[in-house]
Amino acid sequence: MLTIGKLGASAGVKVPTIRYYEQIGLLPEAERSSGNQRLYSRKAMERLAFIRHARDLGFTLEAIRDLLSLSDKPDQSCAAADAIAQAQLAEVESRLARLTALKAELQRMVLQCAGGKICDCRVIEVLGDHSLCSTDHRHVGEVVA
Amino acid sequence: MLTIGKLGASAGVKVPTIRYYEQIGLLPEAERSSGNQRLYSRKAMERLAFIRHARDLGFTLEAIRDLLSLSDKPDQSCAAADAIAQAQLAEVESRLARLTALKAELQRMVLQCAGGKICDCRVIEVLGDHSLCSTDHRHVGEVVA
DNA sequence: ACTAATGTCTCTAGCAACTATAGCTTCAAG
DNA sequence: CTTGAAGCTATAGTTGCTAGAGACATTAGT
Repeated sequence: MLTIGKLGASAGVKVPTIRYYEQIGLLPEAERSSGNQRLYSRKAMERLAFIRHARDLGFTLEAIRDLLSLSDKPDQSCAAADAIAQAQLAEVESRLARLTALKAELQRMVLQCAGGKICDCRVIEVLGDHSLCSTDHRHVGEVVA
Repeated sequence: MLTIGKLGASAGVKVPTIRYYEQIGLLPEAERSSGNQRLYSRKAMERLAFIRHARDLGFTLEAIRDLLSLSDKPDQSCAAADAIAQAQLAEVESRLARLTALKAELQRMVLQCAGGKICDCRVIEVLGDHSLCSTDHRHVGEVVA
């Protein structure tokens, strides 16, 4: 059995994050030692590693909650899990497209800055006037940030 | 002079967001009508459009705050504005690289799903075992999301 | 056995950048 | 003149944590 600190170290998750996951019901309530400290089994570690890995891949905690409950029912079809992964892939692809457009616009902006005074600065000017842009990147930043 | 609703419509910003920007000091306190409603000049509209555009490009409100204060001082060097834009470009490029790695991993995962039962599902399996991954995408999702 | 240094506990509050709700007042159109 | 839309304030919620305070537990060194 591992203490919360060891568990966190071995899964690469910070201690408060583990407690947070327990609080929101993503991890089951841990056993406690005689001194009221949390103790974790290997199974708990695997579950945490799963969460960690899915977070690394950009899945939301809600999606992970669904994936976990699916992984607890090995006999069901994996269509649902596949759908979640496909949705995540689509999300990532959409962000990629948006970010690529942003990158082009930012590059244009930065390249045009001749290093003079603010009043001549293309960075400021472009920000103030969307029509100076080459691509249509409206409503993009919020999705990307 | 525009009401807050007209201003929002013309700049593509929701009304509560405008009030929020005022609250955090990104927009100056608006004039008020006799009935205590906010009224905006064209100048305010330009400022809001600037903010909107910078948000679209992914700048944080803090960066925008800096850019706005720079744009109010037309005689200074634009080095600072350029630096902010360059930093944003670097951030976008870094996110692009991470997202590209994520996309590859997700594609691999989804492609391997043969559509059977959960217990055979590669999606679930890969999530549970990082060593099945081809790329090193650790600590990536959090930055991208 | 004692002490000091960690580690852990609970609880609360904070971060970005909004969004939503409630309950009220004001304005514009018919 | 009335009604419905738009505006007002204030508060709380969202996501996924992170930071802090103050108290108890455990472990390492002497």
